[in-house]
Amino acid sequence: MEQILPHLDSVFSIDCVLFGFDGKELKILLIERNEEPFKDWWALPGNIVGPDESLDQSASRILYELTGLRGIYMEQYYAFGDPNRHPQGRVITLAYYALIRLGGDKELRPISTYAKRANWLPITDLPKLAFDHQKIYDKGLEKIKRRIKHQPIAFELLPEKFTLTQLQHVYELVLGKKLDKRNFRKKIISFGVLKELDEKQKGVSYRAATLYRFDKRKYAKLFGKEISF
Amino acid sequence: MEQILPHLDSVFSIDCVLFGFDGKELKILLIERNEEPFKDWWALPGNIVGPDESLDQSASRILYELTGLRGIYMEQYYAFGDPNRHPQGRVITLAYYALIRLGGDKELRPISTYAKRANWLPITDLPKLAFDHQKIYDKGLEKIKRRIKHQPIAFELLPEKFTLTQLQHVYELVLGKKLDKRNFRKKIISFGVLKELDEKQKGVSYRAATLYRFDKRKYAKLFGKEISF
DNA sequence: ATATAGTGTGTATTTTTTACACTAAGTAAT
DNA sequence: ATTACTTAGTGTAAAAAATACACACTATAT
Repeated sequence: MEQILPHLDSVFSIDCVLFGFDGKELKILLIERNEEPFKDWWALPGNIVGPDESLDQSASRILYELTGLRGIYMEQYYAFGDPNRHPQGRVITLAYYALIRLGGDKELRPISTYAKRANWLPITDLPKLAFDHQKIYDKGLEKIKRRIKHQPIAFELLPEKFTLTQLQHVYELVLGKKLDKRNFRKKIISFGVLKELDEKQKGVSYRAATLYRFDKRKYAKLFGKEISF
Repeated sequence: MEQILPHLDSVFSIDCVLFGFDGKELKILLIERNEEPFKDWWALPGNIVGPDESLDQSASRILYELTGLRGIYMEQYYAFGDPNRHPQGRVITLAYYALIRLGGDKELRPISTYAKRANWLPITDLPKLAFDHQKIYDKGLEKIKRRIKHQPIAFELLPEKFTLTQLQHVYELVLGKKLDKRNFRKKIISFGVLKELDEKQKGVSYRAATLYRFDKRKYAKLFGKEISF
């Protein structure tokens, strides 16, 4: 950071914490910065809110520009505004999170040039992050931990067709603890949002599990209500 | 709004939704605006974030300036940033809520001049609000409804010593439904944060109820955990 | 055929939630 | 002092939900 940087008088930005699930691990999307400050550091994808955008629109645009993804369930969760959080001036940032499934057609597409590259990194082994992004990420994880207990957001992380074991796996990863298989199935089925398919898992070298998808209509109803894990 | 108003290029503000309980009703604090836009309308108390303040500091300062209150538990809950929410330009606002007890020494003190007056108004009979403040309030109420189910915030609304009936009353008002007296007491006592006092209610024209206060130490522990109503 | 790895299922126990009604205690009016 | 009034305070039974727990089944690979 030896060059002289322009001073930002007062800027409002959005940062995205994208949780992705590839069927095995929980990951988040990070970019490697190509510009000062924090050149070469890993950071959350984020950008400045445009003058004529709503916040949600802006978040969607930023997500799209950085990942090529559209139509993702995103939600704002916290504003970070420490006066010193950005070395170039006052930047208040609003954090959004999204939960998405990885793999298949949902691969990452090239992104804007201020990043050298973008990558999904497993949350169990994160590098040091730029700015206060570690704090933003921590709060985001905390948020989805709380949220997954009361609302059926786990489905967002799974492919359209999934097995009950995969679903349980997501819960275990997010909550950070083991769950009992029989009790988990009893409960999740009692919510009545799962539809059992006539189809089985393929390409596994053991007994194939039944595939399920969730009933969007019933899911939408459930969404307003409280559930509990 | 006939005069020409200055244009605000990009401003970041904080608005406060203060829920107050006077022992009977749930109220919120509103000010009557003395300036355009929305002159003479009721509005949430709010102001612009200073260049060197953190968000929480700023919220506390604004609350203090407008009410004389200090040391209140406040929490940010949502950012509102529709490009047209403010007629003078782009104003993104961060909403905070607070829960406070009314009466006693906690009376409202005179506030800054951009308001004609400030008043606690019962939430059952609110006037039309300036800007998008109705939306901000609605979201705030929704937030504390959710929150009161999982965290023991109801105590914030009560005086130091209170009766179980008063506590139940708060829950009923916030949740908007009747609760069973015996079941309520069983549950609230099971949390183990209440301390029964040797003292009785005074000045009532019927059998005086036992007063309780809550054990701050145990309360703090409980705060991290999940409870359920 | 056999070893392997994950699938899929039931029951008994404990805990939590719900529904429900009367007596006790203090005040006010006569 | 009796009575009327108003809220305080209490227990139990039934239903529902959460928990703990173990083994046979099935597809594949060798």
